[in-house]
Amino acid sequence: MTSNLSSHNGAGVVTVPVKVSFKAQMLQAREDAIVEAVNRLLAEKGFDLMTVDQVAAEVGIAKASLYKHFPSKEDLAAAAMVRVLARAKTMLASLPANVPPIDQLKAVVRWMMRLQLAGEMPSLPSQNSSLRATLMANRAYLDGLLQVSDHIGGWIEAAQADGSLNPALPPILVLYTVYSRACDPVLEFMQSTGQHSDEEIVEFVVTTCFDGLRK
Amino acid sequence: MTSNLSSHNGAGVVTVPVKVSFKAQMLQAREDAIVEAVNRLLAEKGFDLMTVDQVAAEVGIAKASLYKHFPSKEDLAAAAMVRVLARAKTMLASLPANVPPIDQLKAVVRWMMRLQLAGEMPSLPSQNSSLRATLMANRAYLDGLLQVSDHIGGWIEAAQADGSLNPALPPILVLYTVYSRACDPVLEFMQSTGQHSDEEIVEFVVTTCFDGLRK
DNA sequence: GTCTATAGACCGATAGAC
DNA sequence: GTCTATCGGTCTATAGAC
Repeated sequence: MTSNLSSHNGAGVVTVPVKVSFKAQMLQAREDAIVEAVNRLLAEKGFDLMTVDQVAAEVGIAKASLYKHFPSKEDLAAAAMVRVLARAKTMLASLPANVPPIDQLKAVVRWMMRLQLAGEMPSLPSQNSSLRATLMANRAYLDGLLQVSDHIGGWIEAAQADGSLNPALPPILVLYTVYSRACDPVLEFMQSTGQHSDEEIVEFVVTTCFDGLRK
Repeated sequence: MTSNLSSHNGAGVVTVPVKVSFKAQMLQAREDAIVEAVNRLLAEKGFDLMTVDQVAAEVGIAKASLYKHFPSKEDLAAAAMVRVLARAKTMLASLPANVPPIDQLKAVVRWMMRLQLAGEMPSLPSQNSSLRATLMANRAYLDGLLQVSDHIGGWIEAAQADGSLNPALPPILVLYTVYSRACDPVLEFMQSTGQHSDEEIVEFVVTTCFDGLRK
């Protein structure tokens, strides 16, 4: 899968740094596999119903090896959240800049909902205190969340300034309303009826979110 | 609280059925206390974090006594859901009939959100399969849910017919969107900022729900 | 031969069930 | 009040790389 820089290398003196790099690559690759598995399981079952044994089984490694990478179940979840925040940042940066802020916001909401419908959006309980403590102590998580929120917050203020978003609503309410589309149970319910495609559901909810239920 | 038919009854022959009735009343009263405690704990911690020991402690009875009333933790949760559905039915019936359907719907949404803000709305995970199985096997729950949904569904169709609700939206989507206000994390987030009163938050979310984020 | 990582048994705590 | 199952977390013996 990855090129082995140390294979067939006759010079002993240079094998030492190369070996370390190869090992580090392996570790990194496995860590990625772990976080991806955690992400998937968190989306499928949620934090409470996900067990670390399942994570180990999904990755195909021993549970003890998991604890070489992450000190606790909470840190596993935090890593998954950091991962989605990183994906969000990439997505935000890739959006074309020359469109109205309201359309940027819609694009963000669509992206979140597609992630949820694809079963790639981790779901964490807002009540678990040990999990909250771990998240709040995680610099990468807080940084990522702040950056994403700032980015979206800028569009919210711009959209309120140009009149395309209701200026009477507190920006923080708009931000939370956007975020909550990532865990909207309506998506799952509509999907379970089997009456509409994922893209239809996304457009329905974008409509209810931005234009409301009213005509 | 309830009239005790057996008190000061000198005739021994008739005390037997009366005594049974008294016992039944006591059982019923305790069952009500249990379900109310479960309701409160479900709202506070959610199903997974609520333990049966906490319920027993809250009611002030032994855990074994709980299992005389309800065969499992899932059935406790089901009883709490039946209770809120009954309260919902009462609320629906008490609404004045001579107002536009759109305002009936708004009243329903306001009632749900006030219940959540008051910490009286049980929160169940949509992933727990054993819980789902118990709910789907519970006739009282299914009946209650169907009746409430029918009642609200009638208003949705009426509101779409009179043009106050977007007729392009599937009624089931509107129903789910209304229901999801009962577990909207935006309420809790806005409450935690401490910037707005509960009633302000309710009106904000009613606005975003029916009129959307747009101006 | 040494060192590391792994697999899988194991432990303590907790919760549901009766 | 006890029994059992499960889960988060740890420990140890071993396999394999160098």
